Amino acid sequence: MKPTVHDIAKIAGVSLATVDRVLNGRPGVRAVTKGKVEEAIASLGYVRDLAAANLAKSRTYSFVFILPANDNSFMIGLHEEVRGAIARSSADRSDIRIIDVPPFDAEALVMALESVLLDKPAGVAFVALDTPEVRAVTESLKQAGIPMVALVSDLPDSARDHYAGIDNIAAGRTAGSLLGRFLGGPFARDGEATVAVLAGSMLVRDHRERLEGFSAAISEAFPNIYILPVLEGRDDPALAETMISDALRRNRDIAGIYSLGAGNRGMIRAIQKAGVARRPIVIAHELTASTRSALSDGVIDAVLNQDAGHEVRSAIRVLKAKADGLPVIAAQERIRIDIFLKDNLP
Amino acid sequence: MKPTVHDIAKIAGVSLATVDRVLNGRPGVRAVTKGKVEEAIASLGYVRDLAAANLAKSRTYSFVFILPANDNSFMIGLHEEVRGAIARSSADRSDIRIIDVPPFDAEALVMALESVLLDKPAGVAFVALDTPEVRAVTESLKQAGIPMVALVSDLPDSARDHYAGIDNIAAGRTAGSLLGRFLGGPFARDGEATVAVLAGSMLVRDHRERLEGFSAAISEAFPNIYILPVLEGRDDPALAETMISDALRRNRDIAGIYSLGAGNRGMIRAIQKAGVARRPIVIAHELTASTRSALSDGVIDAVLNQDAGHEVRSAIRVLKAKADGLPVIAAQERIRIDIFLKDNLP
DNA sequence: CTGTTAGCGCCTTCAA
DNA sequence: TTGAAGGCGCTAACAG
Repeated sequence: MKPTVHDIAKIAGVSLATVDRVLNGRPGVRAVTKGKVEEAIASLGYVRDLAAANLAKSRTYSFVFILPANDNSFMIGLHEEVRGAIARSSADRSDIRIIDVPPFDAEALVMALESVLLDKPAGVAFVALDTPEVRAVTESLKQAGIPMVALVSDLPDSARDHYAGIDNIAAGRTAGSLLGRFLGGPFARDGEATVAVLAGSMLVRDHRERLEGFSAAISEAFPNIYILPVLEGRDDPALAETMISDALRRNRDIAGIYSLGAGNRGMIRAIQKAGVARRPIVIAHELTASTRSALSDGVIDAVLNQDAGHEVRSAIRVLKAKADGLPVIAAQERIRIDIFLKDNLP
Repeated sequence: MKPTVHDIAKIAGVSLATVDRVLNGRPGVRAVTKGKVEEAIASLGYVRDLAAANLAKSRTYSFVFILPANDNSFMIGLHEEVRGAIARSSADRSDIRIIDVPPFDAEALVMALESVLLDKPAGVAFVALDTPEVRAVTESLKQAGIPMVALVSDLPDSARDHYAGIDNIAAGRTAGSLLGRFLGGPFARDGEATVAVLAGSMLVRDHRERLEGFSAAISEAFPNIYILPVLEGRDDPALAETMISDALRRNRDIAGIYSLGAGNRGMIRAIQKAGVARRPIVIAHELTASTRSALSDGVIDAVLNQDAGHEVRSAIRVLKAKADGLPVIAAQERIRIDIFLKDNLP
């Protein structure tokens, strides 16, 4: 039988209340009694039953997710995943609330975080924007003892407790390697090629990092591949379409495209309409309805994906663990860079 | 406040015991009273608190994992993951036991499963071998109401409740696509090449399926790639080394190798020693110490991996859900085919 | 058939 | 500074 508080009380020769006080570090216990209790705990190898404790406290973990009200498929999917978690939340004694903020609006994010500060929930997850103001509120939340996880976009070297998202530099490098190899590899004629990069905005950290990784991998392993100046399509399908169309028209020997942001719908249309003799090799991010069908149709060659469902579930697990002061299983919380070819679509 | 059994009892005008009886489908309740209770439950939107129920029952889920006592890195890792789960098991009211069986020994597996039948644990996970005898025991376990999950290797169209492992046909296809493209792709000179396949044994379902997927993908998309007869290295490093060395010596224009089983250590050595002019493109399975370093060193070009930790945690979650008659989150339990290049090593 | 009562392991008043 | 008693939501005897 696993030891319980009763066993501790018996061995230490004190009452349950006293045991509870030392277990929870509450005041009002003489040092000697505390010592006796701690000794009993250690000798028994006692571990508290969290479920029972939560029942007694009728505790529910309240978490808030601050999400940008973006309308691209990925963010919509992220919202859905959080809503899914909300639907399941009663089962795991948690109560999750979503705060929507305008996308790319640091001020709004700061305000949302400040409102959270008053709420004092058991934890917050938010899609970070990297500005000094955001970092500042983060400090206040830390002071208030509210666990924080950065979701999808990180805020490194800040007070956040955890990052639930992919390594974007690695993602960019992976895209570079794949593109380089798909363009010819060691058995190709010469390895010379021109590639275009479509980003959302260079103001966003993920996009910057992906580009950085991509460029590095290309220049290290494929010195004969030339990368055109980055196109910033603001994750807007219409704009992306125009930009890619123009690029393909102006530069008829574009052999590859790396789309590292959202708005792939437009890029796909542009390629389909371009009617170039030799279709470029295309690598894009995020598996959505449009990238999925483009992959099946052979318009896109590979999709790098982050699993929004995993990110959300991971964020919740981590917040709960932090709230309870428990360790997390690191491997379980590492968000993978999924690579999809048309052969391994889920 | 979430409704409780007390609320139901009050509204239905019965006692707690009666509520409990209908909640748990126990006999001894008149149809009319049962109706009243069910009505109250529905009207309140009651959902039972599993944690409280388990506390009251002082229930612990007992699970057993039947694992082959194989000595390749993957199986050793799988063992470790289960042991890790055991270490954490007190926290989630579960009690996990490992039964080791000799590898590839259907009879031993059947005996282990039969012993489980007597134990009547809350669930079993086992690395399946596809024989009629194994299928038969599976039926008995089903009769006994013991949830089963097939781990790593599936037993399709059987009584097992779930499969925690990758889609091996898709894995083979993915390997084929990658190898084909890495060998040249559309920009290559001609696309003609000879590739070797190293398997463990064609008697094992996963290996057969991987080969099937691989061959299909190659013949569909790369008709000029010729696949040499499969080498069966029995997942044995020494044997694998000999076979690959011989193959490379006999056939000096092997341009690619797909190693779909274990024993990669030997294959890697063979390639390193071969000293061929142009190193072949190599795709292997399972990220282990040796494949990892071979990937870093450029001896292997891509590794397809199944996350043993994920498989074990998933198996436990699914078994618990089945034991409680609860649904699982399908997306969370889908085991991905991880693709690692040297750029996205974890 | 139905109800009463006493827990599961822990926490929280309220007294002493 | 300590302890006794009651309760969290549910289940399991044991009586009626």
